[in-house]
Amino acid sequence: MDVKTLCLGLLSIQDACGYDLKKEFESIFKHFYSAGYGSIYPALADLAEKGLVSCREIPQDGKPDRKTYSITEAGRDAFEKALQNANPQHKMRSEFLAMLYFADLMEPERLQALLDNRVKALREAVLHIDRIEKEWGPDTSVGAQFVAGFGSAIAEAAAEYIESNRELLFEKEVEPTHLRNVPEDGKSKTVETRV
Amino acid sequence: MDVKTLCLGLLSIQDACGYDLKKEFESIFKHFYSAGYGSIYPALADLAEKGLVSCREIPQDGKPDRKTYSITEAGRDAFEKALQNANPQHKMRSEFLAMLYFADLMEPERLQALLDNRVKALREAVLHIDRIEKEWGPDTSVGAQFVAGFGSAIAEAAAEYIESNRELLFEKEVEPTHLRNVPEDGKSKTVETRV
DNA sequence: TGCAGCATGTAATTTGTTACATGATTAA
DNA sequence: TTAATCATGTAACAAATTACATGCTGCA
Repeated sequence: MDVKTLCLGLLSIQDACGYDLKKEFESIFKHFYSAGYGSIYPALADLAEKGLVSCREIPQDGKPDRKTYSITEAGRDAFEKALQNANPQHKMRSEFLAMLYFADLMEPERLQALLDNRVKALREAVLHIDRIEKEWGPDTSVGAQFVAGFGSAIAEAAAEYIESNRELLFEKEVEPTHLRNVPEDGKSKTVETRV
Repeated sequence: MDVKTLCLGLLSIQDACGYDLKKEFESIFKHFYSAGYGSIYPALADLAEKGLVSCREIPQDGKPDRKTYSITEAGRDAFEKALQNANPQHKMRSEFLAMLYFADLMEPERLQALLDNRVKALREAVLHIDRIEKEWGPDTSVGAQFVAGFGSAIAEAAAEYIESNRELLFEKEVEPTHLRNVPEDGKSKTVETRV
């Protein structure tokens, strides 16, 4: 499912121009898929060329003509076919985790900043999704609701994991957690990596 | 942080050939970053050309010469610089969630299969990470432990979210859960997927 | 005065994926 | 005998990112 197919899907809900689609991509989609003008506009041109969408140009003053795209019957068929894929990908490419893998090569302050920034970004993601959900009317599709909840739950879980386990990254190497005795001073830091 | 930089990072821990690095990428890395031979070999050639790694060719019988790469001082400097980035990306590109957004256009059986497959994949990811962790010695870096825990926690959270909320996807649209009263006749049949 | 929003796009570049191409050894 | 493991790579292709290019309106 590439940007082109996703544009087709969004057009199956509502007519839109490239600019509108970009805004859609900035809404809930941005939490699991991204697309910029550089891929949206060529995608629309391509869809139109293939007859999967039609285009009406509406003249405007001071702005370029607004090109409103509508999905065609052929387009709906093509999109339905795209939805048949039973094993769609779910890929993560995290430079953040890649860097953390090398945490022992980083200065503690930098590491702290890295973790702080990520937690902040994750909390903002949760808030962003909350705001989006509040704007949604009662007619919002169950699919949209489900993915919003998913994004929120995962971002929350990620933030919590980081906050609960970040101290592990600042420990002196060598001994694994399960062999270490709790120090008598009562400072419990049983940093459990996982359940 | 591209494949090239990541190869450099792995070489900062241990000398390796392209084949070895691929195996590293199949280990814990695969849960947040992917790379195939098609990107690893060109990356190594490029790093060598730039003097960030050196290469010893060890003749073998029946196999191509094994090229063992070692990081150079310049390479270590370059990698440390790469680790200074305070806001590394953390991107998800999920065709799975993209499809689910359009759940109301899918046949229930297909939707079920989709969800089943994803949950299965997530549970397998958790098991895979467990196995990796068990193979790790006590000298394993805290960074590695942290990212393994992260991957596991997120996969677990995702699987749980799906299992707890999948029924939402099979409800008849229109009214949001918290406002809906149980209809007297028990029959709600407004299927009307927009066409 | 300057910036955000509206609205279009192209072109170069980067990056990664997939398929191709080779070939010996070893365990099931 | 078939598949997996070891071990190297290239070339064509796909896809998306980034920078570029334009220009009006309305608000602070």
